[in-house]
Amino acid sequence: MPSHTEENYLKTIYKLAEAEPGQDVSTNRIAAALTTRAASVTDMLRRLAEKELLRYEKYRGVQLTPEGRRLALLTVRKHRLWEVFLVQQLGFNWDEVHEVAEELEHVQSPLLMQRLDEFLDFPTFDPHGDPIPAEDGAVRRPTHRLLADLEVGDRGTLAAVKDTSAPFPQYLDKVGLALGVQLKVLDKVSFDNSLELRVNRERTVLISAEVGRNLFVT
Amino acid sequence: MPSHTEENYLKTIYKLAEAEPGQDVSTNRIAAALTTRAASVTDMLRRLAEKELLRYEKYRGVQLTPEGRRLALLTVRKHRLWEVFLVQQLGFNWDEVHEVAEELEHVQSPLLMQRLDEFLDFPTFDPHGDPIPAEDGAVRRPTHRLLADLEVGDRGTLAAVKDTSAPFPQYLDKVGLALGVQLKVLDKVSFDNSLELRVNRERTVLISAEVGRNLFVT
DNA sequence: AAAAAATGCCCAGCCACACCGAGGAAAATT
DNA sequence: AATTTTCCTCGGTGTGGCTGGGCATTTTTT
Ligand SMILES: [Mn+2]
Ligand SMILES: [Mn+2]
Ligand SMILES: [Mn+2]
Ligand SMILES: [Mn+2]
Repeated sequence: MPSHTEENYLKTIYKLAEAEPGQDVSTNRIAAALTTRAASVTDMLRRLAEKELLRYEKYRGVQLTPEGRRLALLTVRKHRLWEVFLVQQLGFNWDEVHEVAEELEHVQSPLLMQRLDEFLDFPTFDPHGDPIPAEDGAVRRPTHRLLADLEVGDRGTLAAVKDTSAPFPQYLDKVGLALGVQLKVLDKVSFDNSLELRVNRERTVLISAEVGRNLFVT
Repeated sequence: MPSHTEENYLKTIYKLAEAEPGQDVSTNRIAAALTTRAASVTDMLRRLAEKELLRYEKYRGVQLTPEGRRLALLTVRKHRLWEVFLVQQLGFNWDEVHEVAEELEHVQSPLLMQRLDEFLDFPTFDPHGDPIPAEDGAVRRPTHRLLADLEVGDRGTLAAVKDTSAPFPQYLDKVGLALGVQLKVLDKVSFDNSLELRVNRERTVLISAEVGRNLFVT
């Protein structure tokens, strides 16, 4: 059984590797992501390599083994299934669930997750629009595009959010954006790439390029 | 935040104190309940006393402080609420839930437990018939009587089980007993106090005095 | 009251986990 | 080749939890 901390490391490494498939996952990036020091990371990497959960060539970054990848995906799966439960069943807001899921994801019980999955009717995306890995580790690559990449006249449905730290979802609420709304790009201001959007054919919203780079549409 | 182990100790001490209100909770009883050694218990008792979660007079046993009691009851509450969830919502058998609840009880989120409580419609007893402490720590004393204490001719409804370790509930299933069945004592064999019961006015079951001492009826 | 038995404390130590600063080695950049 | 950046190594800290063996205390027996 991996410890909570080990699972958190594996998950973080998986996500960093995923985010930029080319680059190798470096000690400092992991340290930054987990707000700890490089020395602590090196330490943990040695232990995880010892347990064969990753390959660690010094100065060369790190790569999950199949088993390490399996554990990382399992943790992500649990995290996201719990998030769905919290939002759909317990009425949490989508910006309140992360912390709690961060704890629930460490509960060890395959049967529990199987039953929860069934109870939720086998969801494939979490409340933030992120895909829920299947039990066998398969991840449905969402067909999302960055909102910032759309051209004037393009339409789409808001499907996922990149930055899920609390302030951002709150900002979205405030400007009247939520997952599932229909969007059409009315204008793209050339000098700063900010976007003028029609929302649900009703309202108009202006967002910065920065925001556009944190939203996905289908 | 108390650690998992600390919470388990507090819970165990609370239950031992509850079980026999007169006697003091001794080091060895705690050690036995947690399958660890007396020396380890002494160690933990010192630490819990340090944190003011219990009073510890050496050679004199141990007593929870109000704060320690609060934490113990909170843990019991969480444990039992999760058990209700597992059985009622996820379709677990009542003899499968204990292990998982033993982990879930350590998740720290008052909001979560509040929402879960509401979601379950404020249950007051868990699937084993044990009372769920209220948020303020109030415990409804169940009006149960020991099945073994009934007289010939008495009737009741099976309401709770004392020994919830796996084999016992499985035995109950096998002989056709479950929480909620109607019972009538047909006969009480005087030489070994075994009981002949009518179940739901249909079947007849013979149980030992030992079993009778592990079942509660209302 | 004394002796014997049971109980429980104390000590010293062990191990796992997680973290860190400082300094020097390696790699990337110029 | 020199400089800057990255990151590994080393030694060390603190916490949490567990243990065996010896001794102290309490309880029971006589
Ligand atoms: Mn976590
Ligand atoms: Mn999420
Ligand atoms: Mn527990
Ligand atoms: Mn129970």
